Amino acid sequence: MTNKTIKEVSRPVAKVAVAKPMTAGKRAASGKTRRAVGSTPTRNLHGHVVHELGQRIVGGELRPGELLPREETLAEQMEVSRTALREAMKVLSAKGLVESRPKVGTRVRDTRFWHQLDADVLGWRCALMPTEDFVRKLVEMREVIEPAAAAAAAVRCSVEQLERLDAAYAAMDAAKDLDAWAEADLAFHEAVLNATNNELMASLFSVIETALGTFFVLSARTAKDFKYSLPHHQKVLEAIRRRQPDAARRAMLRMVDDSRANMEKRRRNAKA
Amino acid sequence: MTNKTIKEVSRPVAKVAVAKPMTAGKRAASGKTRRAVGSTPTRNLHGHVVHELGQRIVGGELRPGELLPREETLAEQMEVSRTALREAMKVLSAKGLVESRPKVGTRVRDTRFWHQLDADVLGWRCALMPTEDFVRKLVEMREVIEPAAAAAAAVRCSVEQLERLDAAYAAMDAAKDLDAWAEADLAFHEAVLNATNNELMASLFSVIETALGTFFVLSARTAKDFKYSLPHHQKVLEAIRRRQPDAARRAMLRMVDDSRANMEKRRRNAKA
DNA sequence: TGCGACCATATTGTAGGACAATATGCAAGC
DNA sequence: GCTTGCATATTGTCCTACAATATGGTCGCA
Repeated sequence: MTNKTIKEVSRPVAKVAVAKPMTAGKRAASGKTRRAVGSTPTRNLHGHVVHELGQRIVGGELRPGELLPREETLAEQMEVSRTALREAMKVLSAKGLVESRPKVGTRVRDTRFWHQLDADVLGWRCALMPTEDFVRKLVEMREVIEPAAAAAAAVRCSVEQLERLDAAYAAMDAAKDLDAWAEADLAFHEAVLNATNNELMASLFSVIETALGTFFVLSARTAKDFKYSLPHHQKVLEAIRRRQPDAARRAMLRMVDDSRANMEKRRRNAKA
Repeated sequence: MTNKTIKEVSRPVAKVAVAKPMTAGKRAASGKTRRAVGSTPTRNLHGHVVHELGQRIVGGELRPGELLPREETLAEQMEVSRTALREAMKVLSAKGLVESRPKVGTRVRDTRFWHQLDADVLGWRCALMPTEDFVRKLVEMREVIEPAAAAAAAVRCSVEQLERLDAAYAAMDAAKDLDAWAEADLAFHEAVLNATNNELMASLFSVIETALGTFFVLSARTAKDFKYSLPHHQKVLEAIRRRQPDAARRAMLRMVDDSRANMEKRRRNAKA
């Protein structure tokens, strides 16, 4: 049978290369090394399929309401077995992106059903260049979440959690390049969320992470003064240490607003 | 030791025949009619497995770090094929609850990796009686999210969105029993989140829904004055209509705080 | 002619068996 | 004692077959 030969040859190829037969030559493995918190490591085959289809859906190539090809042909196009495809579909379904029903097929769900806070979904939205509108929404989330988290942390954080905050701050202070600073910055904001002792709050880190990551990307060119927000962080840290929730809230709000203003200025410059 | 419990609880119905594995037709109608936003309808077989295992993990029966039986035996215990079990595993994995690796097996992940904002995970946490601590966290989330959402809605909501708010309020006003009121109440709070025009904010409805649902359960016995918070809702609605973000924020905060106080009082009464 | 019931059919859902890939832990060799 | 390599257990992937299900058209009936 031709099936056999096809299978034997195509298997190793599909893993490494991007030689998709008919699908638009989408770059699957974009150079992104940074991984979001709960994101799929894309090590497995079906992980790749999840990534590929998820990105196409969130990216708008596959529109809500659209009916996907049936599993058999879609599996052929992706060069995986129907089994692997179905496992990927279950994941996408769990993220609210698609809905499968017997006889009718699998269709892309309306955006209001998408799990927008899912780390993968957030990541896919930033796959290319995030839209101005999306950045605005991310910042709005930060303005809501982080000041409240800082206040809660000031009230309830433990000694260990304060130590982690200290460590993150020290790492930011000691950072020699943008990469090191970005890592420490993320750790700091994660530590604040964790210090609330509310795991629901902490789960919003996926949003913060995406927002900060976007900010780093947008501000990559002016990397010389990347430490400009260190004083803001210090104020937050000190307020938490002194158990002053209101001061912590205000300091954090100033930090977020400052970062937003900075980004907007930068965007205007880029346009001009 | 866990093996035994896994087997006995699972799918009591499907024990009938060995030759006809497909006896899982009914058993879908568990008293719950209301379904959470993105929750799995549990119509499929693997949906059942997801529900079953997810509940056991979140419920603490299967502890973080614990190694699950290998797929083949687990599939036997659940009386499904390995295929179906694996599809369920992929979903649980997407929710951050488990992690599978070749040769080592599938183990329950630490709680910090769980997607706590996932509608299913939230639901499973409330499967029995939610702990006092969990209720506290839910209320804290409401205090952070809803006032901010109300303020944003006052700034940006469209005419259609305001109409939906009006409709929800009217339905609350007209509600004759607790069920009707609960439904309208949910619709109101969802409308507020949608009126922010920020889908990230709107995705937090799963949390609000869980919090309100818990509140309804806890306050079921004093159902006579279930409309006591109508004036609060009216104030929020009017503030949004008049485009007064600060007033909307304050009104919403009062509503949440009032509902918390109410619940705490009730809890004290129940204890005494 | 209008309408409801029924059946053909296309698609997903489930099962089961086979083999490949992978990481662990032990054993052998230096 | 340390490293290296192999045996092995478990997940990962593929394949095939069939059952369940919902759609849409067709047939029967009033």
